[in-house]
Amino acid sequence: MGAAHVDNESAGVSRATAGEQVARVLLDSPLPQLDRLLDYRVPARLAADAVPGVRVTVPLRSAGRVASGYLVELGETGEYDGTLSELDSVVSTAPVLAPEVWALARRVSERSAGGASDVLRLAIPPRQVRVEKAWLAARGSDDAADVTGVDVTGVDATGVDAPVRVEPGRPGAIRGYRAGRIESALSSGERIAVRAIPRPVRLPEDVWVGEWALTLALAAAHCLAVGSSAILIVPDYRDQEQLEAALRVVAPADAIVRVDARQANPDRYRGFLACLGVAARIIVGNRSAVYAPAARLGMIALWDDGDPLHAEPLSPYVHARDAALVRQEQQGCSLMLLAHTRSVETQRLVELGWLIDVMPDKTVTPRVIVTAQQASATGAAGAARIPSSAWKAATDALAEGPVLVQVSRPGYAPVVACRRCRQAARCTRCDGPLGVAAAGAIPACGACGAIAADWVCEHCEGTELSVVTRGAGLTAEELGRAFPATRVIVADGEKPILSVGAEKALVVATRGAEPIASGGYRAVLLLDGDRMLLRENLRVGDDCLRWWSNAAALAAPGAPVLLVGVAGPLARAMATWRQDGYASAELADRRSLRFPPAVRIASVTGRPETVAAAIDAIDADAVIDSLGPAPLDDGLVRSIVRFDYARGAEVAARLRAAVIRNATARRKRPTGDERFRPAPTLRVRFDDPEIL
DNA sequence: AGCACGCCGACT
DNA sequence: GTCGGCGTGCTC
Repeated sequence: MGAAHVDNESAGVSRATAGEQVARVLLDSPLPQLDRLLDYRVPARLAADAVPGVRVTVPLRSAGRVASGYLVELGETGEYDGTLSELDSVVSTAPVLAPEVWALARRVSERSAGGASDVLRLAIPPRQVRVEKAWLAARGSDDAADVTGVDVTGVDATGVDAPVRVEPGRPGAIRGYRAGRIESALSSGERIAVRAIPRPVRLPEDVWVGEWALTLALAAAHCLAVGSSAILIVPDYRDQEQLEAALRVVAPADAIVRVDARQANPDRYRGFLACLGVAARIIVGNRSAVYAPAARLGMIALWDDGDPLHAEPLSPYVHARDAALVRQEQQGCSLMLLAHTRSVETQRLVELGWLIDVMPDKTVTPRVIVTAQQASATGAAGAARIPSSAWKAATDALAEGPVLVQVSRPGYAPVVACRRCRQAARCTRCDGPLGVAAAGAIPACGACGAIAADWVCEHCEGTELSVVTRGAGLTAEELGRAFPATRVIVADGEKPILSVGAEKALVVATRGAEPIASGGYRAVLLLDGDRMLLRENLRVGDDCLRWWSNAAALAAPGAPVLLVGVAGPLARAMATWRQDGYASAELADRRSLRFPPAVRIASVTGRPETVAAAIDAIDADAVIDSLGPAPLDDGLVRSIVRFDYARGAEVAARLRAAVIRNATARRKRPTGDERFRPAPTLRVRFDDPEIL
C-alpha cells in the first residue's frame, strides 16, 4: 500500500466493505458509453436520504467534477470490484424515479438501441425547486387523503338515445358494450382493442364530447373505484380537453392529474409529483404520459393509436403504443386501445391474439354515403365542387343545424397556376410554389415567403393566376356564396375551434381540426378525399380512413356523411364501418411486401464506414435483408435493415454496441487546414413509420 | 462531453 | 534534466 492509497482514502475513495451500502447510479447523460449503472459508496452523512429514486450528484472521473443522475437502487456489495467513489450529494429527497418507471425506461431503451436517460428525460420533467419544496412539505398530510373512495356524483350524460344515470358512490357502467365486458378486462389485466362508439354525447351543462371520451373516463373511474390508477394517453390537447371534460363528470377533481409536456414547467412538475403519491390517480396526458409514475397501475389506455402524434420524435423514438405494450407486460395492468379506426399495428396484435377485439354491443354506425366526384349542375355548388347529392344533403341539413365540411388543406389557395398556360406559378427567388394567403391577397412563396407582387408567368408571360388547390378559407368563401345567409365558420390549425353550437352553420375544417358540435352535425361532407389520397406515403390509406372516420363520428345519429370522390376498399370500409377489415387487408399486403408492421425495420445513419461496420455487426441470419446505404447530405449515409420481431432484441443489442463503439472511437484529427470535427454520431432508429 | 494521463520537442 | 504539447482513453 503506497501513498496513493492513503491519498484516495483522504479523498473519500475506498473499497466498499461488507455490509456497506452501494448506490447504483444512472447518470443523466446522453452519452451512450455512460448508459449503465455506476456504483458509489454511500457516506454516513447521506445514508438517510440516499434511497432509490432520488436525484443525486456524483463525482465522475475526478473529484472536482460532479455529474447529476438518479439513484436507481441500493445494494449490499458492488458489482464493480474497483475502488468506489462516494456519492457527492442527494439533490432532494423526492424519489422521482419510481422502480417500475426505471424498469420500463431500461427495457424500452434496450429495445430501441437508445439510452435509458433519453427515455427518463421524457418520464421525469425538469426539477422545479419551489414546486418540489411545496410538495415535500405537504406530502405527509396529502397521502393520508386517499381518493379511492370515489364519490361519483350523478352523471347526466345524455346521449342522443338512452340517458345515463350513475348512482352516487359507484362508477357508472361503461355503456354501449356488453354489460361488464370492459370492466372485467380492466380487473383481469386484459389487453383489448376497443372500437369506439361513433357519436357525440352530452355531458352536464351542455358540454358535448365524443362518446369515446366518456368510455375512457368511465373505465378510469372504474379503476379508481377499485383503488388503482389509470393512465390515459391522447394525441393532442383537443382530445385532452374532451377527455378531461368527461372525467370531471365521473371522477373527483383531485384524483385527475394532467401530465402534459405543453404545460408550463412548474405546472408540469406539480402534476408529475402528484402522480408519485400512494393515492390512486387518473393520469391524463400526451405520449410521454405512458412513462408517468402511478400508484397500483390498473390500466393504460390510448385513444386513437394511429394518430402520428403518438410517435415520439425524440431519440430513441419510441411510439407510445410500444411503450404501453412493454409497460403492460411488466406491470400486468390492463391495456385498452380505443379508436374508431384500427391501425395496422394494432390489427397485427389482434390477429396474433395478443389483443382481444372488443366491439360495441349494438352497431352504431354513421350513415356513410359514397358519392362520385361529379360537379353539381347548380352554378354556385359547382364552383364549390360539391356533387349534387351532397349539395342537397347539405341544404336539407342546414335547415336543422350545423354541417361539417372537411377539406384537406389549410389556408386560402395554397397552390396557384398561370391562368393562360396552366403551369404552376413559381417563386422567382427560390422556385417554391406560389400561393395566396387570403382573399385578394398578393401571391407569395410557400417556401421562402417572398411576395410576388408583379408576377409574370415564366412560360407564357401571362399575368393572371388561377387557383389549383383550394384551402379551407377559399372553400369557406365559395360555400358562403353558395349558401347565402348561412354562417360559415373556419377551423384549421391556425385558427383552432374546439366546439360549435347547435345553430345552423357551415363549419369548414381541415382534417384533424374538426370542432365537435352540440348534438352532432346534421351532415358531414368529406370533400377532399381524392386530394388526401394523393400523398405519397405507405400509410395514406390508414391516415385518410382515420381522418374520415373521426369526422364521421361527429355526425348526429342518422345524419348523412358524404364521402366524395373516393371508391374502392377505403370507401367500402367507410360505408360498412369496418375499418378493421381494411386494416386486415392492409396488413396482408404488408406481409407479402415484407413491410412494417409485418416485419420490423431499423435505420442506421452515419459515416459510410461506421454504418457498414454497424450493419456487419448484425448476424446475417438475423435480418431479412438490408437496404442501402443511401447517401444523405454531409457525406452521411443511411442503411435500413428488415428483420422479424423475434430477432428484435438481438438486432437492437448489436446496433447499440456499434453506437457505443462509435462514440468511444478516437475522433478524427484535423487533416490539413480542415477544421476539427467530432466524429458524427451513429444514429439508430427503429420502426420509423415515415421511412418507406 | 470533459478531463487526466502519457509520451515527444524547446527551455531555464 | 524538466515544462507542456496534444493525442488517447475512461468515467464506479
